[in-house]
Amino acid sequence: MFIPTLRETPAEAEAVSHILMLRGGFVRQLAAGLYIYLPLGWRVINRINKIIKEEMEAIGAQEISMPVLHPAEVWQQTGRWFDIKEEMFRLRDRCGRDMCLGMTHEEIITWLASTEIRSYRDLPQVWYQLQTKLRDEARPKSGVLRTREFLMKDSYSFDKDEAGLEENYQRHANAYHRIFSRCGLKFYQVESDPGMMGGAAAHEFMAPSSVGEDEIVLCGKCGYSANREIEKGDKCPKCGASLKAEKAIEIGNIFKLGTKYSLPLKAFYLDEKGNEKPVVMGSYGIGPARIAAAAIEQNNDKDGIIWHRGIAPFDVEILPLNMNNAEIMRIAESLYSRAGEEGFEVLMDDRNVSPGIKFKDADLIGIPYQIIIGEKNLKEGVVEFKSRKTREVKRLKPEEAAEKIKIECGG
RNA sequence: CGGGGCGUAGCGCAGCCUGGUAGCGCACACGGUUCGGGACCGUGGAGCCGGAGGUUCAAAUCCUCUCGCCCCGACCA
Repeated sequence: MFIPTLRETPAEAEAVSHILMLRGGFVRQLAAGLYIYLPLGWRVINRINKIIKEEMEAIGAQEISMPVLHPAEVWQQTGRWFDIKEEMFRLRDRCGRDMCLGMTHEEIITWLASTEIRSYRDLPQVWYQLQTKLRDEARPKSGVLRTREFLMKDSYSFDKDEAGLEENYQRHANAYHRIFSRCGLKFYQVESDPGMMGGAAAHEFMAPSSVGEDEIVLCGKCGYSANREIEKGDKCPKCGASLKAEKAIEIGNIFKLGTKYSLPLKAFYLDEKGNEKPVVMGSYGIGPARIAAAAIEQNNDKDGIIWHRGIAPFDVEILPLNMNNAEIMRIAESLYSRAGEEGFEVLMDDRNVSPGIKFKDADLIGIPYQIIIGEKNLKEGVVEFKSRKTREVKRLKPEEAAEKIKIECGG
């Protein structure tokens, strides 16, 4: 597998997650705010996406895919074509028609709803996609944390009334809790300003990290939390205790849009009495790359990344220390194929390099468990099963190590 | 978009102040010895010094412009 690790820190990186993603061979930068995902990095993103999809499907969301290239008319109808300035990439097609690259998809999905939803019987609906967004950021920064092109899971709910929206909003909030927990993140759900998205209410999901661009305030007494932007005081508005501030990365958000988009785009339905009413909408976003970066920010040590097993690029890494020793290779290959047959994703460091390099790289890329096979232990018939996180080492017979993979990585 | 910093071999850097035609470490290729925490010896390849213009007998080095990247701020639907 192509995993180009770097011994030294590239000069352009400052954030820990950025440094470790570059050094570990997860990503490479093409230009400011534009990143190439290498095999290891893409595996992490796909594992995150898989979790997101499972939890979205679990609340009844249906996956679709919308274009990245949009006609201007739809954006003109909601007014955002004019409200949004340089941040929108604009272009013309060969006929001179104004187009833009999608920064988000409210306009497009509402256009779809307007053409397809006729009756209260068609509601509710929840549609989602994992799609590229393009935003001409004034200042891309901190590796994949703030980029000009990025993947987003965006879902949209369509209901006949506020009560329906409230239900879908809460379902999304609950799904988001499960997603971020499964990704091993420490996070808070905070109240936020709906901003240009419009609508009545919004919450953000914030992963505490020193490189975060947002500041959240937390009440240690009653659990109240909010984005610093809207909470100006230093006393909790709910219980009066003092608030503490923390930097955080925004990893997800949920908005109650109401009829902000359905009205201008004429997404109407007929209710039970035959009255025409606007569909009531919500929109909900998650940035998989930000989850990956936040996970690294929250879980690393001096040697590298410590992936949570839910989003690690592999379940276990096998390190045969001497490629020229037939017995070592026989055991390594046997463990590799056995774990693979049992459905685990296994990385084997089959490079003919010194043990020190294998140890260093394994710690750097941070796969949760390492199986180390060396001559020293093999004389006693054992291999090492090592936890990247705790550094605990168990000396086990090869068969026991195979069982141990099932226990630690299974489920 | 304002302020600051940096562009020299794949990566990290020195050389620039005081002009004389480019160097170190790692990486890479080949040969050999190694094999439990980034091994060792030998040999070798690789850079028109981000780009353009100017000054000068001579520019990586001085001057002007320009492009790119990073950091702080503003912005962030």
